[in-house]
Amino acid sequence: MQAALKVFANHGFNGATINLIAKEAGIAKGLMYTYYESKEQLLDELLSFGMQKAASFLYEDSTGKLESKKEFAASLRKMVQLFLQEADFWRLYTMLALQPNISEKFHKEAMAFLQQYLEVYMAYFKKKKSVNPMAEAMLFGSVLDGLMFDLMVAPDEYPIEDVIEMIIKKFA
Amino acid sequence: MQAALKVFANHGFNGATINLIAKEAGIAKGLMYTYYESKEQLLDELLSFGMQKAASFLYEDSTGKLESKKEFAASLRKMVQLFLQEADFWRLYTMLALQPNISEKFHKEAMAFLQQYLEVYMAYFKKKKSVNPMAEAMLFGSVLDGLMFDLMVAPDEYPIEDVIEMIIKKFA
Amino acid sequence: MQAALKVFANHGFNGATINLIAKEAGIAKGLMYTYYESKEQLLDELLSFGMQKAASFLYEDSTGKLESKKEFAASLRKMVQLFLQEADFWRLYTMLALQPNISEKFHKEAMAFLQQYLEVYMAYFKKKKSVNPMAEAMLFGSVLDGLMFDLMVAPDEYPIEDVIEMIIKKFA
Amino acid sequence: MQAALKVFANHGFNGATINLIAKEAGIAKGLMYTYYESKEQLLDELLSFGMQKAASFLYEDSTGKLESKKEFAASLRKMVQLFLQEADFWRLYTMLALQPNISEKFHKEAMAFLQQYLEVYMAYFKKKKSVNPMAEAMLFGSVLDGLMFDLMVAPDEYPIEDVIEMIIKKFA
DNA sequence: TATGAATGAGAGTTCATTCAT
DNA sequence: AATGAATGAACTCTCATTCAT
Repeated sequence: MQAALKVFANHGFNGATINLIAKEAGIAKGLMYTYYESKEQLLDELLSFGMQKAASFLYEDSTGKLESKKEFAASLRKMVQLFLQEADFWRLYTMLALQPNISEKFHKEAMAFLQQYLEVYMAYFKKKKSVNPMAEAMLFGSVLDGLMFDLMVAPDEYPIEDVIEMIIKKFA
Repeated sequence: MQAALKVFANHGFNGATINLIAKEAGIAKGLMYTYYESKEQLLDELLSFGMQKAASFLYEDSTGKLESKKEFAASLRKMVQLFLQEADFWRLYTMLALQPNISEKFHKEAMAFLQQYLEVYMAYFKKKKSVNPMAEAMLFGSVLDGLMFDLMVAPDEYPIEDVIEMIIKKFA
Repeated sequence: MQAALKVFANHGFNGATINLIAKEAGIAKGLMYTYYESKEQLLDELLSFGMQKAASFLYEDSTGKLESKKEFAASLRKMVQLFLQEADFWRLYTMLALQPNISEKFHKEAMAFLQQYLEVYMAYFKKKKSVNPMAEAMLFGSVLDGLMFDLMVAPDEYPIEDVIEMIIKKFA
Repeated sequence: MQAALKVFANHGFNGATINLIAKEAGIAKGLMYTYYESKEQLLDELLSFGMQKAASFLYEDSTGKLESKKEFAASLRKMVQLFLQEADFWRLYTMLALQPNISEKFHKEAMAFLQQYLEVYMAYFKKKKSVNPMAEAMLFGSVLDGLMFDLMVAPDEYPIEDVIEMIIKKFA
């Protein structure tokens, strides 16, 4: 599954071949079909598993509520950590989100996941007396998406620490 | 080329077939090869053309300098307009940016384009006496990327006007 | 289609490969899919076409009724001629009839075809005051099936003319 | 071997998989290769065994000679009983007989078996002063083949008792 | 300029066969 | 004796590319 994730993330669903994945995993291609019914099902399981992992990582030490500036900052850092740790997964996730013709089932799963976070942040901005908590939450969501995107594309050159500080200054 | 853009954006490079593109364009498969050497070259020309178009659109009524809050806001709106008008192009662009194995040549072209904008914004933030103009410009770049991404994935539900106001409030 | 018939008849549905058929037809395997959607559909069309051909051959100079010994004999000879002329088709037909898991759709088509003939012969035996026209017709049907089978398996050694005379003697 | 027979008869040689046979037999795939060298050899042994069984069944209470109408009738009934009892075997046998490319070795075995019976019947018809004992024996052989075939394809609807009577009336 | 029939490499998938356990 | 994970050749089917028309 590590192998599949890497290959899918680097080549896209159609560009990734079972042969490539099997080679990356160090097994024969026929064996792939002992574990996964098809290429499509492999993708589905990959996504479900990654989503699960992400969710459990985020919930690890948070109660689902943001009460203070400090918690906001911690949450943000956690998010960034998630992107960096599971870079391949998020790269794949992003690519798929942009292709309407792949894995519709997954789309809903992902949207639900994101919606949930949006609400946590909206609550935070409401508490902070934001002029427009909804818009601020959406913007913050976009910031996260953009951050994720940039970290995926050019992780080495991005001054992530400075940018995090800047985000905290502007949003927390 | 319109046809190719649409098909590439909806299916990805590997998922798009010459047949599909030709049908979308209303011509025969074989004729494609009169105009473009190969599928890969078609993609390259598509990207160059789109980049060109984007650049000329942005320069249309700007001098490459942002002197006031008003100009900053105008520039932002122009950017959003660009994303919405050429949604397919940016969707394709985003997908490709995430796949290191496709169109390396294009990567550099795109990076140069973005770098240029980064500098314009950095100059603006410097003038505004930002604590960290570089970080603020990077963050703003991420905001644009995130905005683009969100507009690509769910254009109908995004409260773009409110979010633009919020960005102006926070950055301009 | 000639090629497909030959290869299917000699190797069975599963044993026949698209490659073999294409080679027999003198074309590239990819081209097979320009004319037929799939191997299964190729088989279906083959069967429908063969059935059609057989039906039209038999109706050619008969009114669907057997009125005399002479007509009975003529009908029998015609049947045998059909088996010999379209040996590959009937060999394939026979093999498929024995495999419940292949081409269910075709089974019904074939059964209807045979039922029709059975009735013509039953009418003949009734007119001849057979003790049990139904049984005699069924037996005659089995004779035809057995004849077909033997002609398929060992056409060269079978004394078909003498056997036809014998059948006429016993049944007409 | 019962399992293999069932699966081969229902799917054909190429359509039958070792996995299916093993599952039907309730053992693991690998164990098949402890008992049989290969799929092909399994088929060969199956056929030899079935042939043996058939031969011993037919010889059971006959001396290899037909002396009277009664014995002829008994022999015929015995034959039909054989077809019905070992339906899967004869279905497989028939399918293979029609495919020149499978199990050549078996072809000869089968032909010898049939030839032997042909001679017994030819002797009977000679004794009965048939005009053409050879042709009558061949025809009778075809009747048996046709009977077998029809019993394989549609065993439930065939009025086998009436047809047997009719055969006795016409041939014995 | 324009077509689409034709090609064949390569994709996903299956399965006879092997072998460590 | 018994298992089923593992292999890879061979299968069906797709598609970028070519070319006669």
